[in-house]
Amino acid sequence: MILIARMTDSPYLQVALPVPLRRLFHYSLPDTCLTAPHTGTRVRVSFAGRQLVGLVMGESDHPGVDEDKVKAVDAIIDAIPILDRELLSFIHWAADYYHCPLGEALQTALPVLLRQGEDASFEPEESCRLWDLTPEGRGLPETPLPRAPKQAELLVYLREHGPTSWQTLKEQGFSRDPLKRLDERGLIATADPDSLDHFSAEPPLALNPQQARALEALAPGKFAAHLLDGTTGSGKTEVYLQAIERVRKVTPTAQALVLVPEIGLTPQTIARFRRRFGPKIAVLHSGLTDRERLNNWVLAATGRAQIVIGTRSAIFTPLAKPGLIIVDEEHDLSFKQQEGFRYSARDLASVRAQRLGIPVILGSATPALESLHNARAGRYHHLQLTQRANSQATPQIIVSDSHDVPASRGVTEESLAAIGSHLASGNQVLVFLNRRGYAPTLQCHDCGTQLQCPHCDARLTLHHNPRHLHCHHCDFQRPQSSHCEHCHSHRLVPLGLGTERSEEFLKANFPQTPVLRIDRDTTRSKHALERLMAQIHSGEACILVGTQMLAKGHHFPDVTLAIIMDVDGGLLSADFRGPERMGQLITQVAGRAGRADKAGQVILQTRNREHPLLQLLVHQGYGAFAQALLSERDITRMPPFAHLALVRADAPNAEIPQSFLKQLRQQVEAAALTHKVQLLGPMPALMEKRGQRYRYQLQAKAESRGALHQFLQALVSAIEAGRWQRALRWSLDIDPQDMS
DNA sequence: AGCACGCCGACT
DNA sequence: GTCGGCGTGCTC
Repeated sequence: MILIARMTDSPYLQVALPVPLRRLFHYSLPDTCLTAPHTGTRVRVSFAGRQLVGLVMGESDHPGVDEDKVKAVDAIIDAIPILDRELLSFIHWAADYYHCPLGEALQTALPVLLRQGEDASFEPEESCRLWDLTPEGRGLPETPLPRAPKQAELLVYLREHGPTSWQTLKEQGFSRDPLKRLDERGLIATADPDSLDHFSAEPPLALNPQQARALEALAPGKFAAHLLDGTTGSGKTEVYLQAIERVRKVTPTAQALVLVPEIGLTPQTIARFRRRFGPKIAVLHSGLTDRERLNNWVLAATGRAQIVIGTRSAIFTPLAKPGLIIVDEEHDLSFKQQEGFRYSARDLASVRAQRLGIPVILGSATPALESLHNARAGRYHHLQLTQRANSQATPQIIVSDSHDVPASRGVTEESLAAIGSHLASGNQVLVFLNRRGYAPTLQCHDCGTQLQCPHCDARLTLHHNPRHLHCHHCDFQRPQSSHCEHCHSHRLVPLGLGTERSEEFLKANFPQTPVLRIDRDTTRSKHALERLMAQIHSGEACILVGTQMLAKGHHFPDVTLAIIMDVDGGLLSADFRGPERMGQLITQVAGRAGRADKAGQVILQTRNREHPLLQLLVHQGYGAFAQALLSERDITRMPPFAHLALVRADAPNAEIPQSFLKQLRQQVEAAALTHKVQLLGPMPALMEKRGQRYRYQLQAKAESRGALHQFLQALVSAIEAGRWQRALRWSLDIDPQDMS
């Protein structure tokens, strides 16, 4: 055997580790190792007395620290890098943009099992043969096999989750029996994903001229950002599907990455993609087990998945042959991670597409102001779909004055009458109220004291079923007391209105009609939401009372009346994005009311019926409303006309974050001046005390993104150089979406 | 972040 | 005499 010299003459590896430290660490190669592992390879190393899994980021000649401090790598995990150069440098870019330590960013980007050092098995192991639907199984209706519920459940699971191992199915509570039956009936089979090639694809729908024009604008193989601005029901999904087909026609191996909001990844969505594209789809959402997630990740990385559908973190999926990125409901808040690595998957989608030289489509019926601004500035192609596909009439919007409506009932006379008449015609009614529980608080009739959460600056919400008091901010719970803590009076009255109370009132008024409440409390148990949805889809007349959950994702074909109970909360919110969010909500809810044969109605309950923004939205629609908000943002120099960053700090007492931010501001004042950055604060967060901690923030605003970025670099160095108390927690939020 | 090292109070 | 509280300092 011939000994070859080490291929590299750089003796040190630079390794990124999952620690909140903004630097790489140097390790030497073990003597047994001839060639240095490539960038993107995982290694096992000892670090501060423990074993960590790190990622090789490069080589270097000098360790930058005392050579005797440098340890050798304990083991090289991967034979082949698990992240290719494109993805690695993209994550690097993102970590840099969001000022997040690289090690942490990499950690959020990788599936859990890979973080833990598990084998990145690029071949599905024999032990986990994958079960999947056969073409016959796929051809079954949405609710299959009514006589065999267990088998039906299994079929639906496979439809949603894709090829799954028996191991996982067992974990999900399925037993051997229904699996065997389905196998015998030829509805499912074990298979290697590659062999499931031919199936009968559902044919594409005919496009209307607007859809066709939108599709024409898409040029495969080069970067361009498209804002697909289409009313609910205008057929955005069909454009997505045909856009994918168009890209794959040019490059048959091309993959599409489809990002959807957290609740958008419904069985219906996945089923639709599967019907059109067959089994070669990888799905990545929070409902998967770690093993399923890794399997789907591998399918994407190896190119065996033609389409990858996932929520926020799927933007970091490796793609063998990327061809197109789609972000559905791009305005949705869930694309922004709210802790740790605070990235926006929507914004990163454009960045990744640009780096890859492929098109990106951002779709929404209510685009974010940022996106509309980009479209107006010519950075995005603005593709508009205004025709509803099935020539369904646009719903009628009615503003109803609620200023003298007692909280115990919540709905106005006008709303009540409308509910009655829509139910009488056998239709369904949706009542939207973004507050769960019975009432937002319990108040003493005699002294006016309201029950406060002991840990937060918030009132305790009264719940009736089960009866208790609950803080929705820190999860504190206690039994309902019978008397006032302050004056011991026994006259405690619920104040305000939540979904439970609304449900009670509506049940009392419409005793013949089922009232279904849909909020986090009624959908907590495993299949509760599915059961409720099944009842709704039976089409029987009923009233749906619920929170946010009702407004997103699900489609309710039999709802002809939607009532939004409290429009004012959003319209007059302290967060500058409040009106934008409310406009989006109203438009989205309105889009779900009405059917082909009957125009829907939407009632907006407000105490400010003359509010100019509300009038604008009602009479001229979301486009004009958004335009007005944009002019307002322009005048006040707020996003998207300026760029924001928020330094948040919290600690068990108010002085620590306050003095930290005050000192920090002093330290960076000069840098702010040179970079033309405006500082605001320190100021208390909208809810100053939350979960036993006092929260403060410092806002930085700049007209130029680049200048803000440079300033923040100086700010982060100042924080890192300082010696702050351990009790202090701080974080930096770039392009914050939620100012609280 | 997590884990060592270090220096003061109540237990066998 | 020791076990263990958590303050502070460092991690290739």
